[in-house]
Amino acid sequence: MKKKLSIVDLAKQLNISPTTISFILNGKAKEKRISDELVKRVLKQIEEVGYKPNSLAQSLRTGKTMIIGLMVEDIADPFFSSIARLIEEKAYKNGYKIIYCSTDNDSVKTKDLLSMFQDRHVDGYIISPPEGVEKEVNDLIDNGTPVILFDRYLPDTNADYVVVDNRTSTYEAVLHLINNGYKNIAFITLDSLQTQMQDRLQGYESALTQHNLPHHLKEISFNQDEEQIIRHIVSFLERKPNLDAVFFGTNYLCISGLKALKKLGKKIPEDLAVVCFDDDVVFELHSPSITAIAQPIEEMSEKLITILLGKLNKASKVKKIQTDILSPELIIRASSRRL
Amino acid sequence: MKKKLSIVDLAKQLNISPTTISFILNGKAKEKRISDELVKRVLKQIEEVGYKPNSLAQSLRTGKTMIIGLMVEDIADPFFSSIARLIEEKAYKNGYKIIYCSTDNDSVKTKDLLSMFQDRHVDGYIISPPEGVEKEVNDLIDNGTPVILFDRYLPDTNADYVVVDNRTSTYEAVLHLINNGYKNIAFITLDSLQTQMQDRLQGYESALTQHNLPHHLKEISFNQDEEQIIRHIVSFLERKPNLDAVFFGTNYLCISGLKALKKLGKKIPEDLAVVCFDDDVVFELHSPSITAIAQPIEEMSEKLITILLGKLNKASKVKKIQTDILSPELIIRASSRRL
DNA sequence: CTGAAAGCGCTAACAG
DNA sequence: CTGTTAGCGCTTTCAG
Repeated sequence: MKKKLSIVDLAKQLNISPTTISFILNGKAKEKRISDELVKRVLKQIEEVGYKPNSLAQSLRTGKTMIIGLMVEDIADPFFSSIARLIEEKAYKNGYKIIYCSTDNDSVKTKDLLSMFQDRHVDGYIISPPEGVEKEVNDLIDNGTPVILFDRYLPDTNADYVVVDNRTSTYEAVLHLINNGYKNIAFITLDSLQTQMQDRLQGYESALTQHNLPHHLKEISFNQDEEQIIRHIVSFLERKPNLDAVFFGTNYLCISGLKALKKLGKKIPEDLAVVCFDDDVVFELHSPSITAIAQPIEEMSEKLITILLGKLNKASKVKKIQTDILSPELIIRASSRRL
Repeated sequence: MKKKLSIVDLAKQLNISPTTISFILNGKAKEKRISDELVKRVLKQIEEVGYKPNSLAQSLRTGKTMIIGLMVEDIADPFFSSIARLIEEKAYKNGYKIIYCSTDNDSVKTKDLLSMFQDRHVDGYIISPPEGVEKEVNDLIDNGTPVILFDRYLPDTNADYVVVDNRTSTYEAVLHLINNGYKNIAFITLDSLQTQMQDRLQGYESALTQHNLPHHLKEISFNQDEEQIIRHIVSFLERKPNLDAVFFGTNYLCISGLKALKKLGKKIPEDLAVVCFDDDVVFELHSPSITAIAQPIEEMSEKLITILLGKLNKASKVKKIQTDILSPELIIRASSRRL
């Protein structure tokens, strides 16, 4: 276990002061008018002995950790893990590391996690927040820590956010069903007040209302295992034999829904058309393939990291909330075509 | 931006020394025989003013960061993101946080990432390693940092590992095909020397050899986008019209394979039976459902974190390498049944 | 141009 | 039982 050498060791080797090395390392060589020759000598020695500054000491001193806290609903969900992948890439490219966690949409757990991240002096946050953490998020922001929300946002908060236009995209997907002659369209969604779910619900309702069609809403509560969800969907579909289409509010509801339909022996789209919010390879490969609203994941991550890095670099006192509302794409597949 | 208070501030408030507080906080109250009354008073004050020790300073002082580095091939892959989810849960429960990254199976990138993680003084590592980082891993271990490998291991390394029995499980899956009357079984795999892929290949080959059946091997190189992979698979299948079954070495190869089969208009299992290593909801929902070898993800994560925490707690000089070889489960579905 | 020295907040040996 | 003190390794002001 060889001892890591410090800036002092290095200074001794070179017979100069640690200060000078620090200046050189922090790009202040010019500013402090350190001779090119010395700079070269120092750099060479650093290379040779493989000196690496201790980032913990740096962080303690400067208050910056170069770590971003990424809090998602569930890192195992393909939507979130894809985002995590892209964010990671861009963050590392800029010298930032990522600490992640899954919130389970649980506000108590999330508060706990937020506090742990704060302990670690995370420089900035990217969060898909549950409801109920408004105060904590605002405290963070008041404290000068950048927080960017995504997927959903917290209205009573000063945090920037990047989301998609849930309302319009849902509206258009339902319109697509209506245009294909479907008249009894169900919406199976989460029993959630989060903005994205509320917006999807509104999109659904306004499309139906506009066309004088009946509403068929099924709200499923979040904390259930898949078996239970399937059972709820089965029972709902059995109670509503006149349905001819169903719109699922999230990808995993749709997956459970497809299992439910399989169980019931329903043919898609003959018995029931299917559309889903969020795309996934499952829907592409399914027979028949499932129409889905695909979120622009790449663009979303790009915006997230750009906004965050922007805030991180400038000690920008720009108080204006940045919001980005992206447009998802409706990918029409076999499950929603009238035969 | 309110100033966070330090242990010294707290000491002043209470008119005692920081040492005493430190002792109390680190569970040495009894050992140092500090009066219960004082302890209570200190704890109360801490609660009241919301004092939190600065973990950066703690880390700088103690050398422990309570951070685990998780390096996977690709955090967006469902296998790895599920593992990440479970590891996260268990780690947080034990006070550890997780920094993650995706290696892309790129040894250069991985070395870089390892070095960044070292900079941050990560306490221990969980890695699904690419080939070519043996030296770095051994250095870490020699340095006293616990490293646990999973999914695959590095033979020339002293790292512990948790893997599944790839050879036997593949052997048995191929046997299952043979017992169902399939005679021309292809193996579509990665052009990789990683242990798990080599073991799967061996399992395939020994089953065929034992039954005097012809080998049909297609190795696909790692760094390609999905389109290319599909094209390679299509061309392979076209060149081999006599195949009656195909075994895919990884989940995403199988997904690409299913797309290829769709393109070719092949019926499963009538034209071609399909079996895949790694399970996924896609395979369960596919029509027909796809037979797959499911890895015990829960058990795997449990072992990983248990071994790591064990090493982290004891300054155990136990030099013996711990290895865990778990048994995956063959889930027989419609895609491999002879009609 | 370069160096001395003061911390960042915490821990732990040592001394009462 | 409790306090003093010396760092952990780095940055940065201030003085040459």
